[in-house]
Amino acid sequence: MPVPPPHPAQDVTEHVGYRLKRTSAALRSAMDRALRDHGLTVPQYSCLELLDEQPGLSNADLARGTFVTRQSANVVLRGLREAGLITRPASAEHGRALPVHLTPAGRERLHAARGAVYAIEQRMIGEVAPDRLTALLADLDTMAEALGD
Amino acid sequence: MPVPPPHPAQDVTEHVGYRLKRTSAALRSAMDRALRDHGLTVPQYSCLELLDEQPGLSNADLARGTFVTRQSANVVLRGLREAGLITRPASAEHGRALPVHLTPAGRERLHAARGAVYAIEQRMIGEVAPDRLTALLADLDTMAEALGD
DNA sequence: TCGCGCATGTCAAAATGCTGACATGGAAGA
DNA sequence: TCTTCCATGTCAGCATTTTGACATGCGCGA
Repeated sequence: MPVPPPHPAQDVTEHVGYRLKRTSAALRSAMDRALRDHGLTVPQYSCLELLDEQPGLSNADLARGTFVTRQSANVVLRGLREAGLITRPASAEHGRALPVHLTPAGRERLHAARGAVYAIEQRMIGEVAPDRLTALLADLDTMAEALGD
Repeated sequence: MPVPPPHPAQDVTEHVGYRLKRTSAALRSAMDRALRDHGLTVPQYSCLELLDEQPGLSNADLARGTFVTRQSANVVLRGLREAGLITRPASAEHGRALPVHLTPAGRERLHAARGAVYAIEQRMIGEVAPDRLTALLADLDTMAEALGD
């Protein structure tokens, strides 16, 4: 006996997973185009945004925050370092984690790019009924947690 | 004057883009683990699902349907071909597109893997209020279209 | 005190995906 | 008819990401 689909669906495009991937891909594509003008990639921008909010995050922290592996985050940080947008001590005082901080240039670059990214998000949610937005955020969160993160 | 954020948000994790990425990453990770037992990757499974529903799709069709480039889809098809899960003619009768079809082994593999994937989707949307599900699908669609696909 | 577990940073290799480019086949319009 | 434009399939090169592995530093419990 085959497993029934989770909800009545005519075809694959009716599934939540498909829509999720579609929307996610569209957002990623739009952000890629917009950030190219600022000399940033999406992972780079994500790291800058997290660091602006929580200075001193470690490489592993940023990896978790951007949903990639530590190794990938390490490559991103190397790029940001070479671009002079972040600083990272050569050795740690206490533990093993190396706290990352934005440089003035990094903060400036982030603030410049933020406008473009916010405009995209605005365009994305502009057509969604405002009273549904809170529910949408909550549902996305619920689904992520149900999958065990 | 800086561009205001699209909606009141304390931090980055309150943004729709962040939640979207988080949920998408969680789903991708769960599907990866589940499909590994069936010897399939997520892109491979996606192609099989599309082909089961619409036999004869071309490589370019599948690329659009799985939100990757034609080149990436081509690599996926090569893997499926070598695994004996699909067939593809060496030359086209009419146009230039080469119609792809599932082999019996491909259909069998898909049906076996489908149960695991549906279980994940069920787990994902299990905690979401049923009356919100339709709205959620619609909102995701609205956002994707607003970004111009 | 001494292991043991655990998190972190990093190296190497492989897989995956994308950009750029080119040739082919068809269709639409001059 | 012929020419131009577009979609497709494919090759090569590069960037990104992941898997696997290993060494280091800290804290907790025996």
